[in-house]
Amino acid sequence: MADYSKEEIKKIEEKWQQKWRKDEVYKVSNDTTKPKYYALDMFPYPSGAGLHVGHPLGYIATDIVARFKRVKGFNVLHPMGYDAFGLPAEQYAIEHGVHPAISTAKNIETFRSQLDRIGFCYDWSREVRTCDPNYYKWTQWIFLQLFDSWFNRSLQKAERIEQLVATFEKEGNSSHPFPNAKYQLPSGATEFTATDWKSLDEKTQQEVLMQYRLAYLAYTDVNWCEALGTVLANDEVINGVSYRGGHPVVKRQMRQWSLRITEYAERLLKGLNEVDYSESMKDIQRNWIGRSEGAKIHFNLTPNPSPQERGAISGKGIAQDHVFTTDEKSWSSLKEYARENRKNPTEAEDKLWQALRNKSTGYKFRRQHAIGQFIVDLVCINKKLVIEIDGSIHENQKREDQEREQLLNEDGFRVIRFNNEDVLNNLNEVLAKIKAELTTPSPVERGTGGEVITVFTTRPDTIFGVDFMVLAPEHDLVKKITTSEQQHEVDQYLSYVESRSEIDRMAEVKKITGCFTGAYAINPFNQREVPIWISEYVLAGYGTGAIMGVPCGDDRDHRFAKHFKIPITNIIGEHYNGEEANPTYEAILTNSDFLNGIKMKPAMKVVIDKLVEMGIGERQVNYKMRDAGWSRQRYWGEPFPVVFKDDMPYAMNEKDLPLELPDTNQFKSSGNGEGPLANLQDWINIGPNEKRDSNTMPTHAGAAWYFLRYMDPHNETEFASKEALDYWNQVDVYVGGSEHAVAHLLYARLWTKALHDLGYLNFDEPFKKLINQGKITGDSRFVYRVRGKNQFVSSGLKDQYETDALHVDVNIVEGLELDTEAFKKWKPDFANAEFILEDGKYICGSAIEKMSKSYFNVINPDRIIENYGADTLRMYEMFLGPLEQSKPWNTSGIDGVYKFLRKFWNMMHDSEGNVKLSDTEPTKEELKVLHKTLKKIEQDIDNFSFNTSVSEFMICINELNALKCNKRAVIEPLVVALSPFAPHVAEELWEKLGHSDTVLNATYHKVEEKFLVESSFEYPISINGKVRAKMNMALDMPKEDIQKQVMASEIVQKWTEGKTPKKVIIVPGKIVNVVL
RNA sequence: ACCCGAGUGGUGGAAUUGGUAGACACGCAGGACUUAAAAUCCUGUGGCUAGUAAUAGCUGUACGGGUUCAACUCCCGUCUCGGGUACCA
Repeated sequence: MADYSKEEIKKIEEKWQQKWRKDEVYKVSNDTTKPKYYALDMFPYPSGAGLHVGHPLGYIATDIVARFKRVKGFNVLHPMGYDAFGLPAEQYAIEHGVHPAISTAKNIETFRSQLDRIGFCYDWSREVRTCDPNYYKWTQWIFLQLFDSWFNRSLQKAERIEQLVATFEKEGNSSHPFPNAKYQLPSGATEFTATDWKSLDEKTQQEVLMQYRLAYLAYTDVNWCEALGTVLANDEVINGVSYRGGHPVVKRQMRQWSLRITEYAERLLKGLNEVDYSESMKDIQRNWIGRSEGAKIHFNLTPNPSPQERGAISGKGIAQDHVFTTDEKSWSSLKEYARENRKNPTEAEDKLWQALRNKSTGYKFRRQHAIGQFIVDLVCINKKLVIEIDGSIHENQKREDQEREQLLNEDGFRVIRFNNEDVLNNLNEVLAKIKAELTTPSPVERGTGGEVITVFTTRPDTIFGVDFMVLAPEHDLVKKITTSEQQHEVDQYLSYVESRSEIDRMAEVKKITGCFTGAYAINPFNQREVPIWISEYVLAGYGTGAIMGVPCGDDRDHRFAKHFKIPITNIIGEHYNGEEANPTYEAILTNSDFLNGIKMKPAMKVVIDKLVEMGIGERQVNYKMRDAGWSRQRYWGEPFPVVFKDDMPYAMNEKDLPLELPDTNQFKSSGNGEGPLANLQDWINIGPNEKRDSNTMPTHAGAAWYFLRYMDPHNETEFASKEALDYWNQVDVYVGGSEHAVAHLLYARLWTKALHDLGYLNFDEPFKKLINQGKITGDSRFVYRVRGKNQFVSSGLKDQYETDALHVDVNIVEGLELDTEAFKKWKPDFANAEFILEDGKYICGSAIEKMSKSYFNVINPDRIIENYGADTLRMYEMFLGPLEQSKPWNTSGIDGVYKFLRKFWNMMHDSEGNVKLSDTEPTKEELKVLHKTLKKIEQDIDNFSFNTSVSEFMICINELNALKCNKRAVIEPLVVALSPFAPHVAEELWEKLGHSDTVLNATYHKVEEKFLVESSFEYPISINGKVRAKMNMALDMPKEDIQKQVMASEIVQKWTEGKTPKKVIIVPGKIVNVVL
């Protein structure tokens, strides 16, 4: 009757696809006692080109896992949807006038029909589309949750903004400084008290809160692409041009929405230790987050205008060189006294000390510290603020104090006094006063020549190798410190920097430019004065925007020093050769004062401790990652659910969501950096002083949480119910391309963590396991046209002519041989083509490239299905090699897979095509084959090693064929095992085996080890590590007996030539090695 | 430049914690069936040397060293390819 022929395959596959759909066999319930399993694919962007054979690779793997878990008794969530907002549909609309909603819907239809043909077990009733208002209602809702929260650094989690407001009302922001250290209130302050907070007007309060919100609006440097009329995310810019289209990109300041992902840097980093992603994937994310540990160091500047002009300026009472503490002589005589004092504090002193210690004010205080010739009660060296606590006051004492205060003032210290009663009874007031003093800029910071440069360095150990300082050109201090002599040069340099586009900079990354400011900084450890430069190679956005230049240890600093002829100090002895920097950690330091003779690694701690002690530096962790730009000047995306009043955004009411995208046929940007929505004035202006945002969210928004919506896709009151979220929990396995390794994954992880912090989720990593399937690359073919003629020369002869290589459609090439007739018909231009053949054939050139329409190397899965059926396609894609490996598409092996399926079919059919099964008991040997296979398939699926499981099936069939086995008891479990891989043929065979229910509801046969136990083993006998013989021996044979048998054997005798071997190694069940 | 990953027959690729390198498949060669072809089935297939042959020996997992009774697997160095980052101090 029926053979597994191409006609029959078509019938079978259509039959089951219809039946599956009709019977809704893939519908998954949330209401079950079964254990859950969640298998997820990265949902596709439905492009106009449809699927090529590369797309289904990951989908097939997930489908196998999903089906396998189902026959193993799990309730499996295996959904699919579409990442349907995005730029291509909008570009298409601009070019062809088709509304994105229409072209997107059409593309989805194509995708769906292609997916259906491959036989995936998706529960389509749970489909999501990010462009559907019922979906993006919740994208907007989650955005508002982010807008309504802030990151509490001390708890390392997000909290509601109202909690922050309550804190501000109680104590100001002293315990929660501005996340952006550069932000200042209109007054210039960076801290405020509760009283300050209450005195701020509504708008300023909103601006302050905006500094904390997880979704916030700010003027940020953005990548502006004029040609696309939009801002691009960092990962959408490659080598200074746009990822899509390759248009130039420039930096521009715009008021944009951002997500404060940097606050989560540490958690995003730590979370990687809890998830099962490939190491390379974790590395990519770690690099992107870019954590580096080091120190912040504050350098004092020499007084203006220049050290030369300064001459011999010295303070009174305190030597200028030792402005921070004291001179050595006084220090040694005072320190004992200070130490004694610290042991016996007065009650008031101690109380205030306890309140100020550990930088509770944000600044480091020390007590009983020597300054000049005095010991002061408390001092913040950084802020040059002295606090004195007075007991009962005598006249004498008063006079002394005044003198003392005067001397301290002359050296730049401010002194504030409290009496014991103040401290003991009104500590809060005292603290408020201290804080207020701390936030008032001290005179030295106002440009009198005492500015401070703060640098970030990962190598504090190289502090004695500092030969210069470099500021980013945009650094605030540049204006203040530039001397009049250097002003002109600096101005010129700044305008040069401004004139350079991103692409220029990218192209000339290694070009050395810079300019001296005329100012000098003082190395706090040896009082050396080093010049301060500005240069492009220091980035304003990273660290403090300033570095200390250590040319002997840093390549960039070295090039800079050489270029500008700055003398280089060598602190690493022989490790530095004078020609190039050596960033070693291993050197023993020289020319480094108190660090001499210490290795660099331990020296780091020594330096940081000293910096902290001196109050001129602290340990610091920096991250490369920046906050995520979240505004796009586009139409086809989610509108921001906010209303601007008095230029500040306010969240829309939840019940008014979704804020639907207005219909329009104007998709071009309105200019001025505003999106197309700005054209719709009626929509933008909602009241006399109320406006909407004209931007939309990036594609990442919808993709950042879609895996949650699948759990409860039709919920109209919540993004998903608590029960559904608790039940389905984390995605057990997530499969997709590594191109989403950075952005998508980080945003999805961020949203999950934020929702977790706000109490919506009980997990804070979305994906338990992540697999990145490799790319399937195209195998392109070329023909070689003789220049100026319509003549084509075969690949082997092309060197004899002047030729141009042209891509040719891979579908008209068989192997490497071109079908010349098909070629003539392919394009009208080639109708009269002539060919120069070799050996009567036209041989094409080939290259492995990305699969792309323009290379004519795209293989459509429909074509493979047409020829071999979906089951063969599925198994062949898996058989191609390890899932995670990239590989070129090549159909040459597909016959092997097809033959296997036919053999499987034939196993239970006779030559006439009738079902022929035996109901007799299987033999031991047959059972062994069965259970070995079942075991291996299970293991391989667990390891995502699908290529080896396909091999295992082939081995199994070869072995059963050799045994001429057609027993039901063997075949039935194998059909279930095969069903995840080749579901159509498995269903058909399952039906032929007499079952009326789908094979999806069958149970994977239990592996029984008893059938696999071997009693003997064929030992390889090696002599000096080389296998010379085999011997079958019982597995439970004692080692001595094995040795006896081995030594007695003929071959071993031959090799030992009667001598006693040095050693005989016996590994039971593995090998015997005789060492001569 | 830096950080990962990989390199195994003509090809895609196998090889538990170091324990028979090349499973499985393609391709190729030979054979069976056939008037013939296709399809199917069977046999062989890393390289070299010797032998009519069964077989025996040598060699072999990018290259050069090392550790070990034993290395595709571990360590050091070199080369090539792929991915990521791109002046991140």
